Amino acid sequence: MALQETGCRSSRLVIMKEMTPLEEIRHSTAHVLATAVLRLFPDTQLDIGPPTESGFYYDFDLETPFTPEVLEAIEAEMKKVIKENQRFERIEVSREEAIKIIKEMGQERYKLGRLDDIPEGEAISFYRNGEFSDLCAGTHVSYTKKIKAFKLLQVAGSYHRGDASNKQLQRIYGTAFATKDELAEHLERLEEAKKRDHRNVGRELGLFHIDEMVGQGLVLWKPNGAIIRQELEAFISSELNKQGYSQVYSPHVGKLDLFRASGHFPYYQDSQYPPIIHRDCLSELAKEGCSCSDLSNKLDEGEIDGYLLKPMNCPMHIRIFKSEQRSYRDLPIRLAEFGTVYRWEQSGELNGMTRVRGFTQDDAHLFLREEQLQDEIQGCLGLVKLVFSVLGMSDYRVRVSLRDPDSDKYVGEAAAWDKAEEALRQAVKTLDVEYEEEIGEAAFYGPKIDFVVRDVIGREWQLGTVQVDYNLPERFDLSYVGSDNQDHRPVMIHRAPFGSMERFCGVLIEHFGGAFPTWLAPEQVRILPMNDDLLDNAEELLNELKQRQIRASVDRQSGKLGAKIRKGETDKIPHMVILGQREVEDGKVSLRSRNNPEWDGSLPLDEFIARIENEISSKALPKQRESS
RNA sequence: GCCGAGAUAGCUCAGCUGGUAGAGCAACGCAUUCGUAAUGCGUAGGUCGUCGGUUCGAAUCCGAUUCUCGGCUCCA
Repeated sequence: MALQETGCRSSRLVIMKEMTPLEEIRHSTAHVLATAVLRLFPDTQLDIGPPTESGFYYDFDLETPFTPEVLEAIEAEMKKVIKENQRFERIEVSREEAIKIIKEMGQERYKLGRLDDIPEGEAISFYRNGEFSDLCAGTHVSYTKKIKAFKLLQVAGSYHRGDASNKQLQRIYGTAFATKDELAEHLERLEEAKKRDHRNVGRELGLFHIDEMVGQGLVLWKPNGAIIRQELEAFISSELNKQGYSQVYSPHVGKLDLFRASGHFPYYQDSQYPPIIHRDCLSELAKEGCSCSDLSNKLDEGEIDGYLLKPMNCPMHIRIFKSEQRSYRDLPIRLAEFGTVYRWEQSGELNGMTRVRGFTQDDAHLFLREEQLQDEIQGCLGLVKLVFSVLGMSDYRVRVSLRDPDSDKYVGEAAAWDKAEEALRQAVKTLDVEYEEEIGEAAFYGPKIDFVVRDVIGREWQLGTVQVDYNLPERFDLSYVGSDNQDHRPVMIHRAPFGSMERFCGVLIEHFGGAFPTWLAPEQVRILPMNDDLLDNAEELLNELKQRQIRASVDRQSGKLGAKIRKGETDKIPHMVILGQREVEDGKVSLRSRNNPEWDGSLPLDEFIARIENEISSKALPKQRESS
């Protein structure tokens, strides 16, 4: 990791580390970019330009928008700078001198602030190449000609210091490699990733559709996608039953008062769909000449009630818990639901299935005694781990979010937090995966563990989560009767191992590139008759497979076998059964199997059915074919 | 929400500086009945996202709007 000299998040996290040679190239390319931009637009104010995981960026403040044409001109200018073979030179200076240099360059707007970030006593350095120099800890390549392969990729807006209340700057992203071949390879990988993108695969395989007329961020699950979701839900559901969960159902809307009690309505209004108010109430208010802001106030004050599309399932589950008297012997009570919630995500954040406005959480709420905390957390984590391992997902990271002891934004007692944090820590250790603790990332109501995965483009998405909650039991005055015959406050755990079905399926589509394991595949077997005379035999076989709950179809095209096979491959069918005269006579099938290439060839029908049934029930993962 | 880019047939895209649209794949029809990744021929399909404006004339220029994409910010 590069040094964060100009630190994105926190200047306290500055860690001086040697740059790798590749990072040096990228960082130097960023400087060349800034050199070129200043040549073309001398009034530009520079912010920062660090290397990133796959390239670099530089943030600029100027009025001229960076259009694709401008970007091309910049790239051409960069090539000139490289050709000039400027030497990168390090100059260490005092703080006063640094201020002077920055002023001479006319770069006061951001660079002075960046200079302030450098702690007293630390070296202050500039790197100079040709006419350009930049406050920078380094390090750099020796000469600009060492930059052999770079490309500017895109322009984006970014806020100075990542703060939306600051001015928005223009950020140019680019990438650079040691050789042209490596750059070409990288660009090719990006193209490949695009093909795996769940939005493309989802359309090609008819999994889901987001329709303008239905609404932004609202997913329509098409038949094929619905099958995948049903299989996943059935899988999770059976695990829940094994683990002592009780499944419940709750409505999609609830009274505002419910969400006032939980705190969701007052605190998270900006990210909720607006409340639903009864017609009579509205017309009455209209008669009174009530303005929109009056209405909003009345809603806030609780003077009028209405309904809210639920942003969370927990208030509903809490009311289920509270609907009966609970004894300590009943705990833990684990209420699970595939509960659909609605949140008004910012329009710019919406993304295929991974960021949507209506989604179904594989949610559950556990009500327990304090001493049951660790066991239950462990149980939750076990479920997550099981799910991930069955799906062959190993590329995830675990984040333990703890409170910042210096902050007072948290509810609950410090001692309880300590216990909960320790319970989380212990539980996550049993997972036997790497995890990182993040101080200050806890929710205000309790610490949590999140599972984060990357999509094909390298973006990270939070999936599963396990959160301890001290807040809601308090707000809803939950209690159980203890062995001492006194009322006690239960602790709550929120957990969702998949996060949401939408996001999880999106990630899963990319994980498998659309080539699902047979148990999840919408179409498990496709029968390819050699010619139309065999259509009846194909139908017969189809019926047999259907009787055994194997999802199959017959390819009725009248083309050549090669064409049918090609179609089956692009449709990512796990098993293709070729039915020719030979097979019909011998009672065999000829198999071409994407998920089990070693089965390829001729085998008796019974054998095939037995194998595939076993493959499905064992939820076997696809075996990699060499070429694909 | 903010910055930037974009929206042309079911999909992927072409259509330069204004003269009312084109390809490949898919679909459909006919022929073909074929042994492990593309058989041939033909047909149909678009008020160029939507609404306004400029113009004799707009897919093309301008404005607004909806949606999408890449980031940024946010994500109980």
